[in-house]
Parts: sequence; structure tokens; C-alpha cells
Amino acid sequence: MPELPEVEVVRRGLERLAGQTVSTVEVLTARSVRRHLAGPTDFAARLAGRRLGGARRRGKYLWLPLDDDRIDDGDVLLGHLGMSGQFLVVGSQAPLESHLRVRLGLEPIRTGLELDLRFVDQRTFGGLAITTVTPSAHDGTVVPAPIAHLGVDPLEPTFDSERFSDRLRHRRTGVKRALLDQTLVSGVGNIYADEALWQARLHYARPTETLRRAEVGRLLAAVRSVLQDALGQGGTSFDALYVDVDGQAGYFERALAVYGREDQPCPRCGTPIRRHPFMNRSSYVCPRCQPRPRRARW
DNA sequence: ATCGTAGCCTGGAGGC
DNA sequence: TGCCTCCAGGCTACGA
Repeated sequence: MPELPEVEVVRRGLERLAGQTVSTVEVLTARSVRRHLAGPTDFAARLAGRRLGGARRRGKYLWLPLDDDRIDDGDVLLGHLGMSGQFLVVGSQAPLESHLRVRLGLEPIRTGLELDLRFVDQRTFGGLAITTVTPSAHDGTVVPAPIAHLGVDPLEPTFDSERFSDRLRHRRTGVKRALLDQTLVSGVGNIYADEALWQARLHYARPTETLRRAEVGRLLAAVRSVLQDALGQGGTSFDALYVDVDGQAGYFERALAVYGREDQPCPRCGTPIRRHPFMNRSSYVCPRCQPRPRRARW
């Protein structure tokens, strides 16, 4: 389940493609380019012959700037991994993956070294699109137009902690719901939300308007520390669905304190971890470290 | 405007 | 063994 750390691992892997030129484009599953409104044919036509720039990321989105010797119109190749998306850099002769959706052939840098950039996605929640760029509504950074509304992510230098605190405390909802709202802060998903709330000793249903500034500070520090630690381990893998561009899984699952650990002891106090239904999925909490607030907001 | 929910999608796990 | 249901969950569209 790729969240910010997993996407960052993939971004770093894609940086090696900077300067390479796309020679061929095959869209095997039209749904995977559904965000490219002009359709799969236009997608392929606009990508072929373009030179890839260094990979960028905000939250869970990745993009590669596109140009060539004649054109620099600010177009980018924007991608989202969804639940099960993978970007793989493999030799062009490698067997086709069963859920291969989009295949980009790259011009060989030297004879005998033909590489593909492949987008593989079992559940097809992810996808690719060619888009223009525009200033972000939040910090003015130039980003792909479809994500101009997306909040700055907590590992970016332009992330404004005071603004985050103000915006969070003006919400009238539960704190986990707010953490998962990508327009408030991007990059945090269900796994790292639970981990950060546990570290900050906050219950997921704590009403945002009752949070004190110090608690928001604790929460933000926890979010950053959990994301950084996961990044240091190469991300979290529960199955073969999250891998880096070479197909390798991360190791952070071993370090998770609560997520997926129902009935196992809290690493801090030993109380068995509980799983609660939340937004049609699950929240994992330590009932002792994270007591349910008297007034709860889901 | 803000908040909350349904639906998209596939394969693995577990029950019968 | 095989069929069925449930579950995973990021994001968008839509309704209240």
C-alpha cells in the first residue's frame, strides 16, 4: 500500500532515467490512463520522442518532466500508484508482467542495453497522465495541474507547520480523518496515520477542534518520524504489491507498532492492540495509550 | 463550504 | 476441491 515513503523510494529509483528518451509507448489497459482525458492514443503520441527529466514527488504523486530539443511546454508524465501500482525498470526482453498496463520503451544509451519503464498495476486504482504544470494553491511551487489542490507533504521544506496547525484545528472532524485528507497534508495513508497517532498517543476519533497546539506539534513530529523511519527501511510491504523499481520489497513492516497487529502487545505498555472499523477499513489503537475521547468524532 | 460515504478494482484468505 | 464472501484502501464524485 504505497504511501509517501514507498512513493519516495520509487521516485529515487526513477531518477536514473533522467536524460533518457522515450521511443515507444504501449497502453495495454485504457483504464490506467483514464486521467488522461484525451485518451490512450493521445497519451502515447504525446509521450513518444520526449526526453525524461528527474523524477519529482508530492505526497503520493510522482511526475517526470518531459521535453525534447524543440519542445519545452512544461508537460509532465504524472503517475499515481493507487493501491497496487508499480513502476519497474527492466530490460526490454524481460517477460511481460501479468498486470502490465503501460509499457514505455527507452532509447538505448549504448548498443545492447534496451530498457523499459513499465507500469504494472493489479487493481488499477493507479494511473498515468500527461499534464501541464501550474503553481500550487498552497505554496506556489510549480506542480502538475491535477494536484495543485494537494496539500504540501510533511517532508517538503515549504511545509508550514503553523498553517497546518491552524487549518487542522479549524476542522470539525476526527483527527485521523483529517490526517487522511490529502488537501490538508499529503502523503499520509491508513498505515502511517495509525502509526503516527499511536506515537503521539492520540485516539483517531479525537475531535480536531479540541486539539491543543502542543498536541498538534506532537502529532506532526510523529508523522515526520514515522515517514522518515519507513523511508530509511525502504518502505513497508505486506505482500508483493509494493516494490521499488527493481522489484525489491521494503522492510518497515517489522517496525510497525500497531498497524496490522491486532491482539499483539503494545510496544509501549503491553496492552493488546485493538482493531476498530473505521471509514470502511480499519484503525489499530492501543486502548491504554490512546484512550477514546469522551466526545468522539469519526 | 464542509463533511461523510459509495464506488472503483482484483486476488488472497478463510468459511462452509 | 470449489464456491462464496470479505477484506485490503487511495482517491473522486456526489449528496447532505
